[in-house]
Amino acid sequence: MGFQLDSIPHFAGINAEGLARIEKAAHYRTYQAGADIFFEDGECAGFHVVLDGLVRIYRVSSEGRLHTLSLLRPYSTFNDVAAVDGGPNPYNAVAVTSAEMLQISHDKLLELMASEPGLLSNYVQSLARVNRDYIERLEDMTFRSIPSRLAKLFLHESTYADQIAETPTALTQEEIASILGTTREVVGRALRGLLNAGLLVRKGRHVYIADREGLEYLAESNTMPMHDITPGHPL
Amino acid sequence: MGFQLDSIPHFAGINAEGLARIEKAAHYRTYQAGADIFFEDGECAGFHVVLDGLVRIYRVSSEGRLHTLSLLRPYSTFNDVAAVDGGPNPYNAVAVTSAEMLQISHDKLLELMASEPGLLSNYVQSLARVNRDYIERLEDMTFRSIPSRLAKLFLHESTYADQIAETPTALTQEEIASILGTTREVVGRALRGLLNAGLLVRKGRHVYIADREGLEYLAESNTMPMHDITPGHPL
DNA sequence: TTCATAATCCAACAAAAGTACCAGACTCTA
DNA sequence: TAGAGTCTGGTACTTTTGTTGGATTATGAA
Repeated sequence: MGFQLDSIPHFAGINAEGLARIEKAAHYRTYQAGADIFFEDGECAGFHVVLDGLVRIYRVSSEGRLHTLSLLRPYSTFNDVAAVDGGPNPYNAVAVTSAEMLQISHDKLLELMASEPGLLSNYVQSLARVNRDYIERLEDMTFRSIPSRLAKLFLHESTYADQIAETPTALTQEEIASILGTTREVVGRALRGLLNAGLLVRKGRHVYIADREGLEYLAESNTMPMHDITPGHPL
Repeated sequence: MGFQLDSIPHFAGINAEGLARIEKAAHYRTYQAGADIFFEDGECAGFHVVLDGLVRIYRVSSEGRLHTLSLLRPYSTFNDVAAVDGGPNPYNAVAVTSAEMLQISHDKLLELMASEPGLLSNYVQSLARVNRDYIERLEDMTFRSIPSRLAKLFLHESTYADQIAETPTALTQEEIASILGTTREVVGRALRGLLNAGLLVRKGRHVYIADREGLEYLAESNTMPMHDITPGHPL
């Protein structure tokens, strides 16, 4: 195995013996690009660790719109919740690129937890962290306009797409839309707005941050920063 | 103490000795109606259990709009997340009515968890449950229109306001608005819409469900059910 | 009862987001 | 290098939500 199990927060501080048990309980799985890993409401798929590749966690609305909850790269974990309570998976997971995974079933996970108290308390901390993220996301959806969410995405990709692989500039508008929970056209509009306001600049095919403070203001307040038009500026 | 500690899921299955330790670690607190319990971003306020009264968990937008995450009555718990990771509180809490609380500090909670593995595993299950709820709420905010969210509120108060005290009909429009993450006027409009569509009926001051299936359809699909206008109906 | 406060109703307007559509530009493969 | 497919830019339109303001109706305390 080309990586250290205990580099994953869930398994931190666990002794060699425990790690060996974990490794024995885990299944190694590979997925082709585009392959489904599991479906929402499907039977509990257990605990997953991304070893290689990119994984999309998402849900789909009744109208067919796709909401990307996160894009995960190594060594993120997912489906912690179902893995621990044994209930149906709370979301869909798909391999965006070809990917390798470690998977531990609900039953084995409970066994491991019973014998490894360290694992249990790591798990609590991890769930708490995920929980905070969801509260944050929830407030973003309730309170923030789309330009504001977009600004936030540029400022810290991580909040929206934890452990994201590419920089935001490399994401397609479609991809951004599915992260922000809206449609491509709206993202395009918002993007133009930020460019016009001088918060972003386009260089060739890519977009860069031009005014970090302006973006922060927008992300905070939901309103475009007033451009103090440096009065009497030469040129 | 006029109630059983182990009627709280977190403390279920813990022996008398453990319960005694928990009771000793807990502080008993009372709040007047309207009194703040703790603030978001404030120093970790620890684990809370509602013993009596009604508690509002909420966040406030930069524009001052209020989002009620939940309304809790006995014997709900809150601030589980901060209590376990010791970080800042993720939301505000206020006593809606006069209320009694049990509170356990972060440090004491960790001590208890170390000595009571049962508590630790209960805690994991509880966090997982809360997590599922947040994912659900997140999708409601991303995908559902306000009439649809309103329909869902009428169908199962519990999803929106877990352990809510009153029936939805007893909530004011202002209160509903803060639960759905919108404004009072919009709720009023949506309410009228549901009345006109015959999904709800008004009897005196209160509103009742008239067409549960219609509400379910609306909650699912985001579109008003077509009223099959019973053709040639006498009268 | 009477007053003050809270809750509601309703209409008109403004702003934001969703939808539809089409034309270019780029990218990859055949 | 031709063509298919994807991505982007942009317009026009619809719907939904947010906002404002004024009038009406409870509710509860004095």
